Amino acid sequence: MSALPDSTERLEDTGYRLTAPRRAVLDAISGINRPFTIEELNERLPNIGRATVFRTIKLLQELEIVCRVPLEDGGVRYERSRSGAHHHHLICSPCGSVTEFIDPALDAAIEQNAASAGFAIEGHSVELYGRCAPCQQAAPAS
Amino acid sequence: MSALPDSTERLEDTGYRLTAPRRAVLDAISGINRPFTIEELNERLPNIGRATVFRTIKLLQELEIVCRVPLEDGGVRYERSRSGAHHHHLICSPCGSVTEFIDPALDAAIEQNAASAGFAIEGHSVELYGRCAPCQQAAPAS
DNA sequence: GTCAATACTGAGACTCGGTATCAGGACGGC
DNA sequence: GCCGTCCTGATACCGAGTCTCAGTATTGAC
Repeated sequence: MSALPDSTERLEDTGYRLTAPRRAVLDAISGINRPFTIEELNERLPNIGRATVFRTIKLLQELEIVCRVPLEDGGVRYERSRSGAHHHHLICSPCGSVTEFIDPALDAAIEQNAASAGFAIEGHSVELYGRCAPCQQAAPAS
Repeated sequence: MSALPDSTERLEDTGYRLTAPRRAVLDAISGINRPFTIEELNERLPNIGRATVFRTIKLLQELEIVCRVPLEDGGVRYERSRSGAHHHHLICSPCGSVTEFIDPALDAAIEQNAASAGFAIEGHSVELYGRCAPCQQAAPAS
């Protein structure tokens, strides 16, 4: 898979230029099938400046092409957003895999909590940490 | 309010020494009624080493006396934990205030999502961002 | 086609939050 | 009082991310 066709469109449609470095970052992202750090991306793209990689990822986050995944230990990974829209994460501590999920009931419960506190909600983040099914099979009891 | 009596007990009960620097950090925390950064704490405690402040806050996090509050922009604040137990946060972007809340229904919804994905959940974090009631009154429409 | 305005880039310095190291000091048990 | 352990402060270090700035690419106008 190369450079996510609709991502490149989304870039141009929003008035940003589709430059060679940006295309290279998109290509690299589409070639990684797990959450990555900026440093990993940098290693894969030795000809592109670190600042440019950071800038591009920030841009892709705004366009919801990439999403930021906060880890339990305070670290951060990034991931190509599959659903695009608002979603939550299941983060596996042993293997680092990230699964997106959407749950309107969960969102409703969140809205309701905010409302009953008189809080005008503008955004929220929900991250679940634990072990994915394959990791549980690999090491059943902890 | 000085040095949170039950906090000092909790420290000693778990085998940690209640030293002068630790007491000073606890005192400082009890004197701040809003989320704080380590740097703020450092300014209030010029006689205590930066590393010691970090170490003490880390310790207090483990004892659930203090909790880490991740902000929307990726920054971090710390806050004296009121409920002690597991809870979530309502974080006001304009004023920075943090309100804790507990909602078993929300936790249940989270558990259920994890279960249906075959995910063994070990922890989760839920942060709501928006504007608290006083901030809404101060600037009604955004 | 070329020109000017603007967007983008890369290098590198810098900031900020946090950790590691290490020598010295304070406790606590005996 | 002595010894082992825990704790401390100074300082160096680290990783993630931002800022700056001069140079380059792209685009739109003519």
